Amino acid sequence: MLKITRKVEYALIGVRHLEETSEKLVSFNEISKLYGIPRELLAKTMQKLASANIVKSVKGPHGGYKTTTKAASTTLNDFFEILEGPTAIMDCYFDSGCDHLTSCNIRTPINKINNSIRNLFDNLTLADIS
Amino acid sequence: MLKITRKVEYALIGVRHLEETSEKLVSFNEISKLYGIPRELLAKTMQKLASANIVKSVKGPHGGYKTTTKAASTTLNDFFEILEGPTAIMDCYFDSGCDHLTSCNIRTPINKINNSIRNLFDNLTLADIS
DNA sequence: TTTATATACGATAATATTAGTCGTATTTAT
DNA sequence: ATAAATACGACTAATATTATCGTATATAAA
Repeated sequence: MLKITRKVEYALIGVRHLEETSEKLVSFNEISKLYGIPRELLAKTMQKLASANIVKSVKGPHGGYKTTTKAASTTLNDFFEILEGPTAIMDCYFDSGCDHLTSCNIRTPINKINNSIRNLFDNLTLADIS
Repeated sequence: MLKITRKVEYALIGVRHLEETSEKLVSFNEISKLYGIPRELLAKTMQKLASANIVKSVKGPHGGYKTTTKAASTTLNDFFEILEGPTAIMDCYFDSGCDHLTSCNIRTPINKINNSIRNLFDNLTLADIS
């Protein structure tokens, strides 16, 4: 439990690599070879980061990705949510379908844990963890 | 990602119920009916909590569980680890088998995130979230 | 204007993890 | 003795994650 997913792992690897090669465009193919991670999966994470404007993508030969100025100041909370959707330690906040809500005695604890984690990730940027 | 498991959820429900009925012994059968959760699974979580001395178990008729004095001051980190084993956002710290370690460029970020979460859960007790 | 290289994206298959069930043993109050 | 409770390991089912595949689109360069 409380594990990050491969998507997030690969996205971190990608962004950090791009930060190190700042100006140049690097293809996901190159990054996937370099770190031994699956091409397609890395591609998808980069695409999500691109549509959130954390990296910029350029198509065609000599194309690839590079980080935007937004990247470093992105919070972990945003980063995670771009890749995985809303962060919460339990699903009952979003889809639910929980029919025990009336007798639920752990709402307060779950809320407090959730808020603590959200607060933590709202106050950490990609730059902070580099 | 970053979800707590049912084991933890059921354990929280159980402990909180026991805190509310402090002196009395309550069977897992009763708790499972009350909150509509699976008997056997709740039983297992209570057994783990019992062996960690967070609840006390009494066998035989009119037996059941009640919380110990240790319960309220238990940290979330300990609580989680009792139920699920070591907490870490990635497995590479424990079993690993990761053969990319030499080229790994996310050790620092992963460490920092890990430490932040650990620090958070080390400083929150069951009492704090009640 | 064709070709090669790169991103974009949805669908599906494989794998791993989590959740739940079952059977049996043990303890103990009545 | 018996019934009510915990203890615990093995097994199955359900779900979520991870990976792959196929196809479309854009673009630089020959």
